[in-house]
Amino acid sequence: MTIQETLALKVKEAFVSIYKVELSTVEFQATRKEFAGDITVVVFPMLRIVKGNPVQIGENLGRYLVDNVTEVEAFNVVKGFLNLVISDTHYLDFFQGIKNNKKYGFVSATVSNDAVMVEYSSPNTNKPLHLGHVRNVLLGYSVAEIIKASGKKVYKTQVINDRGIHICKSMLAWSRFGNGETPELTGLKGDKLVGNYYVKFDQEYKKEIAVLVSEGRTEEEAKKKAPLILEAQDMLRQWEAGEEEVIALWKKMNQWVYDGFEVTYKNIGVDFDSYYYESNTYLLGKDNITEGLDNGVFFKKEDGSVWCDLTADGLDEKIVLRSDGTAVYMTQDIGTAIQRIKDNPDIGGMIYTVGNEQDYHFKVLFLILKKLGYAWADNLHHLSYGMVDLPSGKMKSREGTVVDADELMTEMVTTSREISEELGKLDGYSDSQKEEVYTTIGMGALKYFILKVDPKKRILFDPKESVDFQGNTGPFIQYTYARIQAILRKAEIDYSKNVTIPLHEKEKELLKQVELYPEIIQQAATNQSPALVANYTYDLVKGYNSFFQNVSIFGADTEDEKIFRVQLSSLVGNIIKSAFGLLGITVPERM
RNA sequence: GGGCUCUUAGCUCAGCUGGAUAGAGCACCUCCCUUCUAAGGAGGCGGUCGCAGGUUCGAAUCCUGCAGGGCUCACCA
Repeated sequence: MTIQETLALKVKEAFVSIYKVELSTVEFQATRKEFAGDITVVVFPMLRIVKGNPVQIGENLGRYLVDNVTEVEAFNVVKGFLNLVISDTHYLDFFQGIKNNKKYGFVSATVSNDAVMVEYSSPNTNKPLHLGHVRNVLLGYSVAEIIKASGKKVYKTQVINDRGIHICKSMLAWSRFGNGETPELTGLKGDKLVGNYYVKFDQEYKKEIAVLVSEGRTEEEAKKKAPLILEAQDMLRQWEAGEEEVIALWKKMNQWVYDGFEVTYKNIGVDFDSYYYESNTYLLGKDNITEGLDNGVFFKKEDGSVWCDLTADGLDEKIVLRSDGTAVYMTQDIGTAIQRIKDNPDIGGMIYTVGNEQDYHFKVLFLILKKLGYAWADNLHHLSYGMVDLPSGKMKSREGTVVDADELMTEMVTTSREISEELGKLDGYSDSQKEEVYTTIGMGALKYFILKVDPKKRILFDPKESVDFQGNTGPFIQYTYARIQAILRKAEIDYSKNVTIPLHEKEKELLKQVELYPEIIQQAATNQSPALVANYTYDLVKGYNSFFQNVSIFGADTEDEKIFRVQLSSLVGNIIKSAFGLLGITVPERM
């Protein structure tokens, strides 16, 4: 039981004892620095239950708590705030209970049917991953890790958009304008090679349009009649018909892309438990539509198209099956969701990491699944995030104004290398060891920069200036960790020894922050917010640095003080490592 | 036009279910490296929390309206 839970119980007890009424909740907050005390009970909400002077009520409660709770040493009341001074003994006991627990704050998963599936990335196989994917992948991976830490089983998955007209465009361009280039022959990453041909298609397509327009066609007409687009459409038909040559080309080029993606994922540091390919799932969902028709969830229009009427829920009518009986995007997503539960029956909920331009789509999807009567439909979440904008404006892949994921990562590592070499703290490390540290720092800067921001806000990303190494940044936190490791290397102490010392103000502050960690994980899991973990870690590090500068470790007055301070440093180090692990950020031993 | 969403210091962002004088970093100005890593610490400057109402003991936070930005309203995915 945490100190807050104990206090809440005792405050309620006090209310029964003094005022003979039940109190449903007690509101706490950290005591502001300018007042004496550690934890503050807010008295104002209690005025709804008991009439009276808040100061008087605070005084009564304070006296009761001092008399009945050993941890409460003293109190003072300012306006409606009851400030409680918590004893050193409580913090020392708490510290000794967790100091060597590397999984502090984590809840181990129990066998249950509330596993969560987290989907992220969802790339197309016609172009390389870019900055937008980076935000997506970091968010999804991090949320998956956080939920895992909160005590649930997690399945990480991605849906790969491996079919459709856009895939045919790069396939067509490759066979038409290429000379049989392969990743092996060119040394290009497969996804880059295929992406180049996607761009090539667009260039040639535009030329054809220009020609048609000069011949007097309208722009719109030209777009539909250009030979290349007709050919691409024809290729899609052949693909759907299972035409051997087309399928072989499709398989070959997609494999190039997958190999390229895997390299990028590995460099980012994310992984997946399963893969869903749209070529396998695009026909799913039709049966579910039929069922829904029988149940009256859907209705059929005269032309044979099937719709879901959501006007009663404040939304529109939504098509779920075309008049020719073929599936639309929504149909697929309905089918895929149901399929996933069949594949893993212990799933009790799903999280879709998809950009906020699809807010409406997921609102509708979840509502339809609910209407279809699935119990798990109540636990579907759209982890919606804002676009990543560049100073030059929006990223458009066809116009080449994207920040490529691989290039971005290389650039980050280069920057960290330049800064690190200037500081020259890695003397004695081999070149490969140094490179590893530069990568850790560069990637840490990038990941932290993106994850510390509330997902739903858009990010303006300036590759030149955005990523910093000072202040609220990944490297700043990594730096603190590295410094702690230096202390641990030099300290020769007994980590198991429990010492009792009078706590320094900074030590107490730090322990108060440490106490919050388990709650932060739970909150971050329910809110699906890596930003919460990131900003908590930053606060903890600020607290530690303040301690570090103001409290001497190796020059401590007594051996017990030194032991305690080294142990405390070690614990903070463990929490930094663990919290950064939740963000997918690794931490260096030296930097 | 309808729906959703964002707006907090010059810049980038915190601010949990309403609570004390709205917090950090960057930038700018002062200090602190013969002690554990100065990618650090201590302090200063800087705010009508987009605007206007409302709810109440109390609003950056909740409600309504307005302004500005973004997204979305396809038999595309």
